[in-house]
Amino acid sequence: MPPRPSAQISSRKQPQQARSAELVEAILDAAVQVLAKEGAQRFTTARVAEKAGVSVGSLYQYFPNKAAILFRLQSDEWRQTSELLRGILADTATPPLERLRTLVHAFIRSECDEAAVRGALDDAAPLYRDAPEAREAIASAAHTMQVFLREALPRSSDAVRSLAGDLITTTFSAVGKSFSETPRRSAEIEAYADAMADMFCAYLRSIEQV
Amino acid sequence: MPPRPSAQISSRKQPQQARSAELVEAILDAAVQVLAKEGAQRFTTARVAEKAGVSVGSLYQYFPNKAAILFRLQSDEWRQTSELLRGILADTATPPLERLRTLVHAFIRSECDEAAVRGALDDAAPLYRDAPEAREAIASAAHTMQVFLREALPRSSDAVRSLAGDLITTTFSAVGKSFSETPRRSAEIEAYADAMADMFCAYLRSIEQV
DNA sequence: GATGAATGCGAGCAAATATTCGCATTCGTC
DNA sequence: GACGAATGCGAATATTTGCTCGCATTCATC
Repeated sequence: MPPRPSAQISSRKQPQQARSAELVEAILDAAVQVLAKEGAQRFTTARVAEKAGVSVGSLYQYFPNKAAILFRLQSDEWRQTSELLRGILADTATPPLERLRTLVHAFIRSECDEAAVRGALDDAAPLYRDAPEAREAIASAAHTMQVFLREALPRSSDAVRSLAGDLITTTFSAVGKSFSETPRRSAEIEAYADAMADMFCAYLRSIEQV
Repeated sequence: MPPRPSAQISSRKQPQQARSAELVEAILDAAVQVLAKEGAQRFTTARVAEKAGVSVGSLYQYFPNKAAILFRLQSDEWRQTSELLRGILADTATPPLERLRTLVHAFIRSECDEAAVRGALDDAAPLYRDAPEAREAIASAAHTMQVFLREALPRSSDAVRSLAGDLITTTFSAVGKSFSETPRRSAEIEAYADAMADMFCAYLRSIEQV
């Protein structure tokens, strides 16, 4: 049972031989499967180890506790999303608002693929979200958004841009979360993403001159 | 430990004498306190009973399981929010978009008061959200929003209004959730609510003619 | 093939936890 | 004050859980 409310997250030991690196991979793969199939509630180190075909003891040689596995999964996903964000927003060849629309579509779609894992990971968030390492990814995303907004809203003040960026980022991830909770049809998803893009665009246009 | 993934939620027995009605009240009060102070993770029937100055056995006479307590709290909150929504949106004396702005402010503010309880309740959502009774409240909110949008977007098709309503409702509750996770200053809250209202208004204006 | 380090194992421990059940107490009613 | 029903109790039970530790196996190097 969780002896401490907040646990250390950092790795216990780095795999040095090939077999142990494979073992870590196997654990992470298994973790995703357990999360998707059993949900956050039934995500246990024993189940992960069994699914990975590995003993609990081995698992604990590379992850200091259960939260570390979850944090690692979330971390990988953040990195992935972060790259998506940067990749799309930095393409200065296309007009800003069009980029934003593309981003919304890409983000929502990626949130809907693997919805089961994302949803379960969100459910488990209380276990790992207090980790200090978590702030970094968020700050990075905020920065990317600010760079984009300096281009999209050249006449606005920093204060306005900061608020707008915060609002968009929050809406983004929050709505994404609620999307991974309920499964939707592909057509619904596209329509929804379009509506969301419309909303962001209308908002940015409306504060363009401020 | 949770023997079944999904549990029954409906009440086990109705209090008939005055003392038992008080007991139920004491339990609910204690539940709120435990949730706010200890968080979802440490929310246990034993702790609630102790805080309420009541034995576990008594607790289980009026609530069939732990989830039922949480569901009851969430239920009460939904009813409250639902009334807020209806109360503000139904006031046909003020212009629609102004009402929407008022609503955003009221909602965000209420989400920030008692942020601790709301946040913990969201964390515990996996325990009770699968209850069939939960759908009802959501459907009711969606309906209220549709009635409002028929007035705000008289020229739009039902399909457009339905999508817009869904988007606004989802954004609303999703952003509300993320607001109850991180504490914010009062000034921040107001600025944020204004920005959010701006966004909704800009969006509705942009699709006014469709 | 010998040696030490890295790796792997899994039974077992120490909590927590949700819920039950037999018994004690109090209520309303006569 | 007596009776049954409603209410209240909390020790005890049955699980589940995160995690450790002593020992076995495999590796890399000579």
